[in-house]
Amino acid sequence: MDQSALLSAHARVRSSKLQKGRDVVISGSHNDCVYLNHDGWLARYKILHKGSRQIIDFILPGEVFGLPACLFQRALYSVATITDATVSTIPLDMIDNVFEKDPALAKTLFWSIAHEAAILGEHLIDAGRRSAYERVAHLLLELFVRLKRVRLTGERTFSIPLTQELIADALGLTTVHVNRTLRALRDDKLIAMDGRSIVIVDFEALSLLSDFEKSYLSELYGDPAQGARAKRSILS
Amino acid sequence: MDQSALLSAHARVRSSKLQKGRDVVISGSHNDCVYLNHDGWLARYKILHKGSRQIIDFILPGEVFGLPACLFQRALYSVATITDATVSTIPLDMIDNVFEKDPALAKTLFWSIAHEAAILGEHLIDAGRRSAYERVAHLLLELFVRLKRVRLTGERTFSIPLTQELIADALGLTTVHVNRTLRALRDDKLIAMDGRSIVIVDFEALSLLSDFEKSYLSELYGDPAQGARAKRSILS
DNA sequence: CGTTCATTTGAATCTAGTCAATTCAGGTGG
DNA sequence: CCACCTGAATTGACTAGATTCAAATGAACG
Repeated sequence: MDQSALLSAHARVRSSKLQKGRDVVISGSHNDCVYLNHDGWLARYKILHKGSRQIIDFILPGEVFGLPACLFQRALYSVATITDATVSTIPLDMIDNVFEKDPALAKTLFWSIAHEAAILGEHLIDAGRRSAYERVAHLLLELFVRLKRVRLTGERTFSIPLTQELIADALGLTTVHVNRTLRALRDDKLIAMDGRSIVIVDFEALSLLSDFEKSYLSELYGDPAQGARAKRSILS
Repeated sequence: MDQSALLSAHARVRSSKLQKGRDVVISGSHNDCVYLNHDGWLARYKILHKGSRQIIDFILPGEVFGLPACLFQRALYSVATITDATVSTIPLDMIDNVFEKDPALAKTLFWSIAHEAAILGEHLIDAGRRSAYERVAHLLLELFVRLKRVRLTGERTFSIPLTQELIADALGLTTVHVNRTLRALRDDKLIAMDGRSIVIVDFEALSLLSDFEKSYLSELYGDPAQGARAKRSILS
């Protein structure tokens, strides 16, 4: 996401610190702000009538959220903090006028949704056509690559603040089965774990078995963030 | 979708008739056109290495497709016709410039993706947290409502050109199980079927059991198509 | 009328869920 | 410093929903 377009274009930005476990967007209520998550983790989710929860996606440090909620009269999903987080709030009234008045902002919002839709598509494949083993592998790789882009990983290691219950709700599994699956991945020497830090032991094998292709996480055409990344990698 | 913005803004529109079973967008290759589907059904899908297929969504008459594919260097998913279809092709070079040069078109494209992301989210919940019975119910209601908006249904009846295999691939099930599930829905007097035409016998019950809320299919804020629908309903 | 593709049904199997108990880690208060 | 509490992780035994395999029926088409 091109954060500069968001932040600079609008003076009325508020920043605030949030504790973990707080709802930021509430499903069913109206929402007219987008948010920039600086340093925490959040989850976008929905609860069904029988009580089960589906997590639509995780929102990592540096990512924008709350946009889809702005587009509907009532937000379809809730967004809650998983960890403490500092979040900037950007009022976005009259979204309908953004296209005429602020093309740069419009472009940023556009790529933000496009990016999100791509991730959703892959999550749908997770739940629809991958086994538990494949799903967990795929999720770990996705998180690893997304975190790597914002320099929050080691070479092969990273740490996630997710409970097995959160992973289960993101993948359409149960806690118990996620636990067993993680154990299987460890036994097979594809990953290693120590508490909540994870080592990708065999990236190649994990990619193959879970049909992971990171192109859906990047390769966006004309994405302003692309340029930023390109520049960065030239410099470093 | 606001088709007029798409069609009028660009002179170089080609219309063509396609037979069923043809790929229009091919996963992995570059794509720089958006398409307007006039009268057929299409499916956006991906094949995994083990051979299984996940259908991401169906593209109904009047809907736009191929946009997400434009945004990536290589299309993430393929799109194929399920029935014969007439399709308009709209070249979309320099998508990066659209925001400055053609705000109306940009707005249309934006709502198109937003709409699609909302549907994807609901499909994710289908596959992740609904039973087979709930999934099939939910899909039928979704298709019914989407078709109703373009006046392609009766009061409670509609017809779909989908094989049970296509339904299975969209919902993350097997053909056999879709068959049994449809039977169960009939036995429970929630739907009726005659060949490929379907009667929604008990809309209310189906909605409740599958957590169907049609708001994700409409209620878009500032969606140009909203205005069009409103106008239409005033006239009729 | 035979071919092909889709639907339907039965039987056996398996993946993932359910239920329940135990262990573990972090945080609290005495 | 230790007993206690709580939430998360683990593990086992059993169940159930969905898949797999296989075969029969039906419908559309040349």
